[in-house]
Amino acid sequence: MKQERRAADELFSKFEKMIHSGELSSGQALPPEREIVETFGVSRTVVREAILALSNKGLVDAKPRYRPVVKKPDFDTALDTIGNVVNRLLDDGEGVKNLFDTRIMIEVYLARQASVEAKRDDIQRLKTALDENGEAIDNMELFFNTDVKFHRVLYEMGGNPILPAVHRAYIGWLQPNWIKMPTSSARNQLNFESHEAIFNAILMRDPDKAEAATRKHLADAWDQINKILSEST
Amino acid sequence: MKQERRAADELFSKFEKMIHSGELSSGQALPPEREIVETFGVSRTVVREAILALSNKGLVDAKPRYRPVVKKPDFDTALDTIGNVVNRLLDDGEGVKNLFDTRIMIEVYLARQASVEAKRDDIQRLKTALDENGEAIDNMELFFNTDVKFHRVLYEMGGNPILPAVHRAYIGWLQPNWIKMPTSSARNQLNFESHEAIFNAILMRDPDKAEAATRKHLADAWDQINKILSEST
DNA sequence: AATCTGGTTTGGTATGACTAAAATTGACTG
DNA sequence: CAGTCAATTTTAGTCATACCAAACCAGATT
Repeated sequence: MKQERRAADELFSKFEKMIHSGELSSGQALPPEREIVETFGVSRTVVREAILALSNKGLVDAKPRYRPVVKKPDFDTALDTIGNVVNRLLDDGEGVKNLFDTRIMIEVYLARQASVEAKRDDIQRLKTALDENGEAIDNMELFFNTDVKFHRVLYEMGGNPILPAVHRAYIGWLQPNWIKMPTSSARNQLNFESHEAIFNAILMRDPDKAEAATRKHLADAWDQINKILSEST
Repeated sequence: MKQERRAADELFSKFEKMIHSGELSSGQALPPEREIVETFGVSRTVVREAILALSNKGLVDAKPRYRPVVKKPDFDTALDTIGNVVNRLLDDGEGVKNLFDTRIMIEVYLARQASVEAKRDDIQRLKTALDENGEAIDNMELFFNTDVKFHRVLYEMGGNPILPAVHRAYIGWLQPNWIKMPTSSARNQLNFESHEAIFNAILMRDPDKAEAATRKHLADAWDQINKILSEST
């Protein structure tokens, strides 16, 4: 269990601490590699590997040929950094289902919450999103976008910045399956009606009905995805 | 927006694809660095940076001096890789609160679900965890562990492997705040009673009561954490 | 003041070398 | 013949050096 650390890991930790403590603050650029070499008495190889690690872990933003800049942390970059692993987990259908189930979990919760404590202008924004969705039924691309938008409003209503970030992550991760789904005005119509049902339940302040409508909508979506998945087997 | 890629990124992508497609399967070791140098016609520097990236992103397991091994993906490693960013987000109290709120969200959902569809042996396991918790009231360390255990059973009841992983991540991330909390038998007693209330609501198949009990329990915990946070300001 | 321009700095890559640890081989032993 | 151990070979970690092209900067030009 010894696992002695590499010099690059050591240096990585030092920078991590400096960032954590604010000695290096967001937006600030790291010193040039050659300067770091002198400061810490290691080779440039080690410096580069440490910086690369900082970049991979999402602590700095390292565009090629530019000095790495300390990144302001946010949940989007956090979720970005796990993209690769998540994508592997989505290689098999089980992983997709598990992820989709967490989405159901969140949206059910959000729908219930909205039913209980949505403010007037929350409902207004949801209504706007719903209307735009309804007007886009015959335009496949626009319908998809307004569909996403409708859900996003729900994620935003919680007032927790983590949730919209999670929503964006879901979209990105599940997109590859989604785009293979056949689309049609008839399908869009059904989806729109599902959205409408969710909205109405929230408007009527009926959490149980909001939950049921959300579950139905997402179960429906899952059926579609699942059909794709089983075909590709 | 051009952002031409570095050779190391290029190579990283190639390996990612190979892993993704199964050409390199879990548990398999990568070829020696020098061999990769020949295969792809790049310098060892590039090879090392690419491998390091694979390691940082959680796709391979690279212990020092051992050949990197393709890692079987799981949600724990996914959540591990974002640890650094999340820790930065937890630097300020707002981040802690946002994260804690998602925990409330999940546990409320789980408590409701359990009330509706917990199987007999689910309830049995929860009961066992509750009893163990009750017996540990006067043992601070054991109480903490059985407390965590009680919650974990809830996370496991969903049957979704993502949830226990999320639970472990929560514990790891929030631990630093938690351990600063004063503990006492009296506090433990209160927490135990909260657990009992949650359990009883689930037993009585009353989702609303289960939700209320869970919210109360976690709001209580938040008060404790918050006290710590405001002190350290 | 804004722009252009040429020298300087710096990141990306390649190469070669050295060390210590890991993997492998093969002789040796029971 | 199986198992052990020591010698040999590979290999990862690190360092030093060199070169190029892009970014940066400061002084000259308009």
